[in-house]
Parts: sequence; structure tokens; C-alpha cells
Amino acid sequence: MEKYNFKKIEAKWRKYWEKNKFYQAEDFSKKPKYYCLIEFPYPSGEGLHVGHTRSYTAMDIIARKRRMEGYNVLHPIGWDAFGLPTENYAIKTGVHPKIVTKKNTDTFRRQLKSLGFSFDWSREINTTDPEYYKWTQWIFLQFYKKGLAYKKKMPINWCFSCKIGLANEEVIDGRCERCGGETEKREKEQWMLAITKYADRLLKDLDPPAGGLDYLEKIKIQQKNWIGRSEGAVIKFSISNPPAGGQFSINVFTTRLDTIFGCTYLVVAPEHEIIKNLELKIKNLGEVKKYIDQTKKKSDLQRTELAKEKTGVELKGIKAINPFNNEEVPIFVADYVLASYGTGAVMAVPAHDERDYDFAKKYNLVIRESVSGGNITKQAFVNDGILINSGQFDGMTSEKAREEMTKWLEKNKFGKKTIQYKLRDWIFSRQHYWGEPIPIIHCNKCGEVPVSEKDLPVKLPDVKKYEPTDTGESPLANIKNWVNVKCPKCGGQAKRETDTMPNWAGSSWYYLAYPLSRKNYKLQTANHKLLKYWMPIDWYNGGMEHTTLNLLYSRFWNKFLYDIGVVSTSEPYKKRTSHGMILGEDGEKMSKSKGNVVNHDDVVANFGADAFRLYQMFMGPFSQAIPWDSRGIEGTKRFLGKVWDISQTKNISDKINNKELEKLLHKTIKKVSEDIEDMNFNTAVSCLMIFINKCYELNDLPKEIWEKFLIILSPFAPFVAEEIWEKLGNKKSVFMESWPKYNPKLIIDDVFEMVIQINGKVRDTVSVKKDISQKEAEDIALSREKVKNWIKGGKIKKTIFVPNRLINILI
RNA sequence: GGGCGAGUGGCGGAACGGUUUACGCGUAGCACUCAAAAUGCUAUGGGAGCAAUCCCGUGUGGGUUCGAAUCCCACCUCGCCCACCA
Repeated sequence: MEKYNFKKIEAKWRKYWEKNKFYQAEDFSKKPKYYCLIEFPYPSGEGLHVGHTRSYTAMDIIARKRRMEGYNVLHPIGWDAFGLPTENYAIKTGVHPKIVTKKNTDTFRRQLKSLGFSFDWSREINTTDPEYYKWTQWIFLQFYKKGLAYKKKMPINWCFSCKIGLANEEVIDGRCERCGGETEKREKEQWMLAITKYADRLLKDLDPPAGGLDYLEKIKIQQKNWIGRSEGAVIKFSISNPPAGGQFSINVFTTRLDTIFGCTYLVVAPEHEIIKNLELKIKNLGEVKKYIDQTKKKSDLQRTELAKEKTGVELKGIKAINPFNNEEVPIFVADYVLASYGTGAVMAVPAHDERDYDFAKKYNLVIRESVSGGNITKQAFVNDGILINSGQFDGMTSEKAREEMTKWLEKNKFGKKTIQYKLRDWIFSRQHYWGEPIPIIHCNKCGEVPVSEKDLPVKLPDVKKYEPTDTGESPLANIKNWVNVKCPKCGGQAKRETDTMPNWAGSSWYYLAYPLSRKNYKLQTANHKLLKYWMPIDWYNGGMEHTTLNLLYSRFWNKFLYDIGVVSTSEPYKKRTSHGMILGEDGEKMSKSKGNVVNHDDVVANFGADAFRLYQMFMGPFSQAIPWDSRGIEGTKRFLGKVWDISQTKNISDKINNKELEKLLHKTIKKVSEDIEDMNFNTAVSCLMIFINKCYELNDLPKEIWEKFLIILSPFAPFVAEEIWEKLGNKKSVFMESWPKYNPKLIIDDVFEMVIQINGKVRDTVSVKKDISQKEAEDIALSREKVKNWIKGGKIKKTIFVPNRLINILI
């Protein structure tokens, strides 16, 4: 008997699939298309992470099943290769990022191939390929043309030790992601993308009636919270004693207009323009300026730590008028009010807002109740209630009052109904080398000039040094012969933009690049029909951590490209699911420093790709985080060994019949088919195991049953399934077979284990015919010795009968 | 502070109103072997008992129900994401 030699088997089929271009998707095939997508990896120096491969295995199983169901499946792969770690490595070693990327992608490719994923390698993409980022830049220019890419002074996170500006996502707990040093907010001109212009559609299209996407509910919820829509009103508070000849006011945004009679002061953010505009009127300007300076100096870390303790200073000498009651209220500046949300100013209602309550207590300010229902001597009452102390609005419910007060506001032109979003525009500039250059030229005469589309791509220049400059500009700023160019408009001296794009740029449209990858990615009309054929993506799986990053960004880009007529669907993804993280064996997040990283090559060498794939599916619920267990994989290897032994030692023939096994097969087909669709891979594997345990007991197996089993096993363990399939004498690959259907008639049992309960406790079980009546069940139950013993002395009050399940006798 | 999710054997987990612990790991005993590994067979929640059998068990405390791991209420613990969003 030949032993299960996974090394030999896996090498053989790997070669076979590659040589026969097995998994290439056909453009415009007559079969129905199915586009399934995984998040393409960032090719880091550490090699493939098991976190990647668990979700890749899952999608690979789905892709393989779909092919067998008759679909023309696009299951592509590529590299999201721009990014900081590669640049940092280049800074350290002096090796060009291009070379590092090449080396890393080679490793990743080899590792992915070793695991037998059915990717269409003919469509491999790489975001750092100039032919690719040409189109990333082209999309940027379209944003620019429509006014959705613009420059703005923005506070960025400045890392003192790296001398570099960091994006928000590069700052963890106020510290620099790469060196762990403290960061501070600094103002810098940044390129922005106006994602907020799409906030409303990004929100509405999630659900009917406007849209309706098949995303996991928690993903929708997270996107909704991130977009953070809130309805309210903007109210204009005039300054009561403006400088002669001027008229000044402060606009505040509130969702609780009903509490406005409880407003006892205003608070503005330190950056608010009113401070500059009324400098001459502010009597304690020195104190105010000092406070503002202190706030600026606060690092992100300090701000986070001090979040609870509120500070502020009154702007003495100016007051504002509440339009509802013409009352004069003092104005404070405080950094708990954010410049970037709403109008950068709030009306403070200490009686009905916790933050205002804290602040008012600390500075001894008036707390006036205007909504009844709480006890404001103890704490702020933040719920809705009945209005009091509110003039003509007294007695109304909060809800009614908001309506009426908004009407009053609009009629008297003191403000209007407004919708606010938490979502901010996307800071699109990075001061790094290893990213797509932003295709803009700055000319002294003409100002900002976009690079002409025919001059794309703006290629990254080859350099020796990648360190950031002392000024915080991108390393590109040091490369004189690249920076200095002629202005495309006037021909005069001009400079290139030296900021590059964030690594989210290339991944915001990569799903469009796969269909086009054989045509140089050309996004224009000539290729429209390719996108029309393949889009939208039918199933996209990825990590929860990308819900508000890649997932939201790419929905935004797709919508924009839809608006300008490049793509044919306004949403890129029909369905989105997510996977749980794989933790280290110690239950901690896997990281090199903790030394708990699982090495793919070792696992494949010791257990084989099939066992590895199977274990990743079997280890636990797909959507949940789960620690790696190096012993667990022994079990799936043992299982494959059993499958192999059965194929080698049992008498498998089409002359054999086995009704019982046939029934089990059909149950298994049903369960595996359904579990794959629901991503319950762990239970799918367990029922494959149950089937094999049964086969192992037998000496003779019907060939047809065994073959069907191999087909449903094949997406999980493609190598061993192919090998056994071939050994059975089949000439064509197992993946050319169609997915088996179960026969509903065959899975019905004709007997069942009836549970007999007495007073709700299980006292006996008995195997009986299916579909017996209550009367029959009672008779059977009462004839049992055990039951008789329990009933002895008691009287039967009632029996509860659940057909085909149990009978409960109450005495 | 807010949002999402999870607490079941020694461990990963099944079950998601109806026999708690499917499947796998681990452990113990047995078989094969000179021996080991591999493999196979048997057992394996806790307690009492020679046994049949009984009692107790799904984070804690209540509730609904003939019946609750599952539904409802309150609480505790853990994980992830967001966080002064007016």
C-alpha cells in the first residue's frame, strides 16, 4: 500500500494546474459570471501571515464550489505594495523599495501557490507598477477636475523623532506607529479628497429603499456610526456689543434645540475665528492667547490622557444673544469643543448635557433646567422630557419642541435645520517616498497645474536616499532634477508636488483593475464593457479593521467613477463578509516581537497544504478570533491520512450498494453545501469527518458515493482530492465535475430516537418509527419499565408531544 | 464613555426552545512492535455507588415555559472597534 505522501502529491498537482492554466477566468464567457474578491496582501518582509490565508482559504473554497456550480469565476490576486514598512527597510538598508518589493512578492507568490489557491494568476496586479499607478493618478486627476481633490491647511500628526508627518491611522494612542515617540498636531498644507460630499449616498445606499447591500449587519452598523449622521439645527447667536460698524455672530450646531432655553453660555473651539476677529474687544486677551497656545502644545498623548478633565477660559468683554429669549450669555473658549465638527462652537446647556454639566460645575456657571424629568442638582438630565422655563414652548414634548422651534428659527431667520456628519474629508497627502506621486505641478505664475493625462504616469525617480527632509517634506523634495519641471501651461519654471498618496489609494480601485489587467488597466470607455461584464463583485471578504478604511474608501471611489461614467454600478460590492483574526498560540496578537508567529513554509513542509487548509477551516467559527494550536493540525492531517487509506485499502466498486451510506452522503452534501454558503466551515469539516469515520468501518464502498464525497472534499483539500480522483481512473480533473445535489427524499430518516421526559426531565429514550401519533407515542412511553417506575404512585396530568422528537409526561 | 461581539468538559468548539458536550485535540488503558514512532480499538464533565442507577452541571442572580446554554431583565468578566462628535 502506498502511503499518503503529501509532498509528492502537492508538487504534482501544483504543476499540473499551473501548466494547464486551470483557474483563468474568461472575459465575456456565456456562463454566468461570479466575481469573488479577497483583500490583496501587503507583501511584507515577514512573508505570508496565517491571518491572510484563513480568509483566502475560505474564499478559495467558495470560488471552487462556484466553478463546479457552472459559473465563470474571477478569483484574482495582486499586491498592495506601496507602504511604510518597505520604505523603512529601504532607509535602513539602502536597498531600493522596488527591489525589496520584488523579493517580497516573489516570496508571497510562492507561498500562495504552495497552498493551492485557485487564483487567476494571469491577472496579477501590483499597485507599484507604473502602468498600474498611472491609473491611480488618472483617477486623482478626475477628482481634481471635479473639485473633489483640493489643498487645505490641516493639523497633521508630527512625530518628533522621525521628523515626519503621520496620518491619523499611523498614530496609535498618541504615539508614532513606527518609533513609539510622542506626536503633536501641526498645521500643514495637505491634499484632501472630499469624501464628505458622498457621505449621504454612502449611508443611504447601504439599506433600502435607496440601496440594499448584503453586508453583515455589524459591518453596516460600523459604517453608519463612522459616517455619523445627525440631524439638528444651526442657530445664529449675535454678538451683543460688536465693534463699531461691524456685525458679528457665532453659529452653533445642536441636535437638542429643545433645550435652548437652558443655554447659559457658549463655548468655541480654540481655533474659532471669532477670537481673531474680536481680539480688540477681548479684555483678557493675554490669558486667552496663553490658553490657546497651551492647547496647541498638548500632544495627542496628553489630549487623550486629559480627555476627562475639561479646561477653558472666558472671553471677557464679549457676549452673545440667545435669539429665543434675547438673553445675553458669556462665551468661553475650551478645547473640548472640536474645530473640525459642526461649526466649531456649541451652545452649552449644562442641565441637559454631561460635558456642559462638568464644565459648569468646575467654573461655577448657571445650570438652568428647561426639560423636566430629571434631578439636575445631582446630574445632567440628557433624555427627552416635557419643556419648562421655555416661554411659548412650555408643556411640549422634546420631540414636538424641536419641530416647532426649528420652524420658529427658520421663520425668524435665526438659523435652520441642518444635517451633520462625523465623517471628515480624507487627508490624501503623505510625506513619503514609496507611494504614488500626486500628479500636480506648482507654477509661480499659473498656480496649481494638473499634469496632462497623456504625461501619466508621473514615475517615482530612482534615488539612493529615502530619509525624510528636515522640513518635513517628502524625500522627493530633495531630488532636484525630478522636482524642477517646466510648467505645462506657460513653460516657465515650476516644481512638482512632492507629496505622495496614502497606501489606501491603490487599493481603492484594485477590484476594477483585475477585469482590465489584460488591457493595461485602461479605465476609459473602450474597456467599459469589461467592467460591465464583471462588476459588481459578488462576494468580498475582508477584515473588520478595514470596514471604515478600504471598504468605505473604495465604495467612495467607485461611486465617483460611476458618476463620471467609468463604471456601470454605483456600488462595487454586492456582499461583504468578514473573518476573525488568528492569534498566536499564547492567545496574543501574532507579532514578530512576541515570537508567536506561525511560519507558513514550516507548516506546509510538516503537514502539507491540504492539512493546513483544512485545519484553518476547522479550528473554530470563521468569524471569530481564535488562537493557533499547533497540535490541532495533527487532527486534520490524520483525517486526510484516513481518506487516503480508504482509497488504498477498501474495495471501491460500482457493483456495491449501500443504502445507509448513501443516506449519510446526501446528508453530508446538504450540510457541506449549506455550511460553505454560511461560512460555517468548521461544521462543514466536522461532517466530512463523520462521513469518513463511517467509511472507515466498512470494507466495501460504492464507487459513486466515494466519488461524490471526493467532489465535496475537493474545495477544502484540493491536492489529495485530485490525486485520489485520478487514481480511481478518472481522466479529467475533479474540478471539472459539477457540484453534487442532495436528494431531499434520501435524507429523511424513518426512525428517530424519541426522548421520554417525566416532569421535564429526560428519563428514557426509545427508537421508534417516524411520524407516529401522540397516542402511539404515549402507549410506547407508558409501556417502558423505567417510565412505569417513575410514574408509580403519581397521576398523569398532561402529556406534551413534540412530533418526531419527544414526549413529556407531567405527573 | 459609546458601539459590536463572546462567556458550554483539561483545551478548540457543536447544539441556538426539546437527550448539553457532535467533530477534533489532549489524557488513560489495550492491540501491533524486540522497542519506539505511526496506526487501530476502548474509555474520558463533576460527584455517590460493586452495580443498575441517582444527584449536580452551559459566567452570576432573577423571570417566562411542560421544558432554557438557547427567549426576557439585572449584574460580572473578557475581546475588538471608536472615543470630548454638541
